Parts: sequence; structure tokens; C-alpha cells
Amino acid sequence: MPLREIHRDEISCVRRVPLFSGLTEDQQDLVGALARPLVLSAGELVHGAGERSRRLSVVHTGQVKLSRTLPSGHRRLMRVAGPGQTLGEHGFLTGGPTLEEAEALTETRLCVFSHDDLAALVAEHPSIALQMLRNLGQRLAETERRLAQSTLEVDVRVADYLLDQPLLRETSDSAPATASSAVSPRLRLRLSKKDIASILGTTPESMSRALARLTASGLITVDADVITLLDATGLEALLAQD
Amino acid sequence: MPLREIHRDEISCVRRVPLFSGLTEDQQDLVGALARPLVLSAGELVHGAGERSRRLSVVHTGQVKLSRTLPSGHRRLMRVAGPGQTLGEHGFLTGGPTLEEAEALTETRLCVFSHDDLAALVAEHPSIALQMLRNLGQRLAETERRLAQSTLEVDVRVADYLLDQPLLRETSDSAPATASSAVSPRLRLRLSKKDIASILGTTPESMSRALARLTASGLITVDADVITLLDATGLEALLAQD
DNA sequence: CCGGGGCCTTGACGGACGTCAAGTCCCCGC
DNA sequence: GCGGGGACTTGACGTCCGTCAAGGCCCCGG
Repeated sequence: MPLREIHRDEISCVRRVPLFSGLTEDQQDLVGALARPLVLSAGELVHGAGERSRRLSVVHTGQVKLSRTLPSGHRRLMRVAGPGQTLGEHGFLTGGPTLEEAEALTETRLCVFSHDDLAALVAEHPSIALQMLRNLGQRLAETERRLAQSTLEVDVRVADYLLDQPLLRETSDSAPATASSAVSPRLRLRLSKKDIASILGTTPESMSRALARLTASGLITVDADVITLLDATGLEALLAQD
Repeated sequence: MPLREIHRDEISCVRRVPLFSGLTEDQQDLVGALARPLVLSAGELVHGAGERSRRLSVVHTGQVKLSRTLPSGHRRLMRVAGPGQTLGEHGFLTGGPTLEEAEALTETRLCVFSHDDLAALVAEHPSIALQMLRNLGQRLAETERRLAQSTLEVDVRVADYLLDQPLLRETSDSAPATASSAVSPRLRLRLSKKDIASILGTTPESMSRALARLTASGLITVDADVITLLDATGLEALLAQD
């Protein structure tokens, strides 16, 4: 079927996305027919800040960096949207200009919906609005959490960030010597330390020093972008201590 | 009509609220029948943090202080919900426990909806979900803006806060001497400086010094809770500088 | 093979701001 | 009227962290 072939990307994109998870497969296929694919290479912009972009995008593969620029000219990274996540809902909801610049961090495939198409979809399928609500509510809670934490010292914010990261699957190349030997959880930073520093509201220098202090305290070890959590409970204790 | 009399509060509450503005008056009256009134005096809690509150509230009159408590025990004021604004949507959307403590700042009248009733309403009237979406989107944008600003110096955050406040209607008791004499805009702080400091992520002491510096720079004058903006463009320039 | 640029780290320095403390003012209850 | 407590301000002090600078490392292109 040529039509389905042409829209292969869009359909698989729609099927994998929470936003449309309340629909039947047939409905999802119809939605997919409205999506336009967009492929960006690393560094290209989905849209700049302050633009009037008339579209909402769903990330299919890759990652998109969302950053705000203050009147002073300073930029701050707000979040990174990965597969299944959406960007541009503020413009969709308000019709106003974009608040954030959106830049592909890696080669990225997007499914793009025009505001008009999306409005029609939402009107026809209320479950889409509900999913969008859950999504925005989640992001609001997360953003409020970061705001509440913003006055804590850098070490604590870094520790919290590390604890939030997904752990690496441990492929123990050495045979498990004893059944009870606990391996320290490890994780890989998916952003440059410079970008993480921006997310945390600090500088690369302070971030580097914070990691050095956590290492000196025996809480972690750092090997380039791989972090070993030697003492996860110790890291959590940082959050609680005054 | 006794029934309408009994539900007077709920109905007038529903009619004034953006959340239900997409409904006809008849529909709003039906919605009002589901609302339960709740009157709190200053200092009483709508709900504590971490509770499982099964209800979403709309502020009718008064103000409600929403604050988060960090694991360290520090509290931070996140926002103040005034008439027409809602609280408790996170619990409604996720079913999880409350993230914020909600405390009546003044004597406050609320309209309370159970999650079940509200879910039924949303299912029947998609416009409610859309309004909630717009509302959450607005709050998300605002919270992101504050997060991005959180690293700026206190003077700038204070200046930005002042510029965001609604101005007082100038009741010039003295006759307007000349038609061209421009009066400086004035505003009344609707929260204690302590609370404003918490919102801005700083301390009462630093807040007090920031106001003193802005005064010394000739940008404002402070008379208890009334602030006169002597040089609004000078205040805006603070945001852009550096 | 060499040169440049970006990322990261470390050091030195200074300033902004949080903390502690004291003092004033005001309000409210006894 | 008097005492207590909370809001606010001001001062003194210490420190966290942002800035500037230098240097190492790696990658890539000439």
C-alpha cells in the first residue's frame, strides 16, 4: 500500500506517542495522515525564540534542546525533549509567539502538526486534550520542583540531578563472583556538562567543582560522562540536610 | 426559589470562573449544583502537603497561599491563587498526593469539586478541559520564566516583581494642576514582604535591602506597602542590563 | 603534522547574599 | 497599660559561587 508506505514515519510516530495513546489504531492512522515529517540535523532549529510558529511537534527520534533567552541576553536551557515528547504547545494554546528556542541536539525526526489540524483533532478526540493536560501538569509540577530547589547549593542540585537520571544496565563482563556482591549503580550523562550546568542554573566551573566535591566525599566517581553512584543514600541525604 | 437560594454561592462562583466560561448559563447552573462551598478563615488549610485530597477547588473570594516544603524543611511560596483561579489540578490529573500546602491567606470562600464529579463534567463538556489546558499552559510559562530568572540578582527580581503588579487607580485628591503633569504609577503590595521574598527565592533581609537600593537609585519610593514607581523605564532597564 | 576551537578542569579573586543579631514599630490580648 | 510576638529594617560577618584566566585534552580540518 503506497499510502501507508509514504506515511510510515508519521504513523509509527503517532503510535508511539502518549499524546495519542487514547486512540484506536485506526484513529491513530488517520491522525498520522495529518502529520508532516521533519528531519533536522544536529544544531538546526525547529524554531527560534519569539517566532510565530504555527505548529506543534512530536519528537520521533533524537532530542531537542529548549532554551530561553533573558532580556539580558543570558541563555538558559529549560528542558530536553526526547522521543514521544512534544514541543510548541504554548503557541498552540495561546496563539502567541514562541517563548523558547528549539534546537536539535542530535539528528532528529519530528512529526509536525499545524495548529488548525490539531485543533480539529482535539475537538474530535477529547482524549487528546486529556493527555495533553496530564503532560502539561507533569511538566508544571517538575518545573515548580526545580524552582523550589533553585536556591539550594550547587552540590545538592547536582546530586538531585544525578539521582534523577536513568541507570545503565549493568552488563557485568566479569562473572558474578558472589550472589550478594552489590554493584554500584552507574549512569551516563546524556548532555554535556555545560548544558547540565545551564539546566541547573549554574556555570560549568561550579558544576565541575561540585562533581569534584562529591567525588572527594566518596559519594560518586566520575569517568568522563559515566558516573558511578558509590553511595546513593548519601546523595539523598544531601537533599534533606539543611 | 429555595434551591437557587441555597446554591447562590456556588452558582455565582461558577459563573465568574474562566474554567467554566465556555458553558452556557444553564450548563453553568448545573455545574454549580455539583459544587460544594467551603469557607475558611485566615490561616486555615485547604489541604496540607502530601495529603490525598480528592478535590479540586476554585477560589471564589479571598486568596490561597500555595507553598512547597523541601526535604530539608525549607518552605517556599509558589503562588497565590485569587478569585477565579483553581488549585488541586495536579491531584486531579495524576491521582497522586498533593505537592503543595494550601493555606487561606485571608477569609476565603471556595467552590469544591470532587474528582469524580469533575471527571464527569470534563467528559461531558470538552471546553472545560480546553480551559484547564490554557490555564495550565499559562502557569507553566510563568513558572518557567521565574525559573529562568532565578539566577539574576535580587534587585532585578524585585524590580520585575514590582513591574508585574497591578497599579493603583490614581484618585488625585489634589486638583490636576496642569494637564501634562505626569503622576508616577503606584501600587500596593498584596502580600507581606516576607512572603514576596519567599516567592522570589530570597530572604526578607535581602528583599529589604533591595528595596532600599532601588529607593537610593531614585527608581522607587516605599511607604509601607505602597510603592511608587518613579522611573518605570529605569526598572525595566535593570532587567536588560548585563 | 600542525593549528584552532570547544569542552572541561583548576586556581585566584571578589562580590552578592544568606545568616545571625539587635533594635524599632505595631498590633493584640490580658 | 503592659507584655509578647510578628513584621520589618539595619548592621556585621562569612561563604558560596560567578567571573576571569590559564592550561590540558580531544577532535577535526588544512
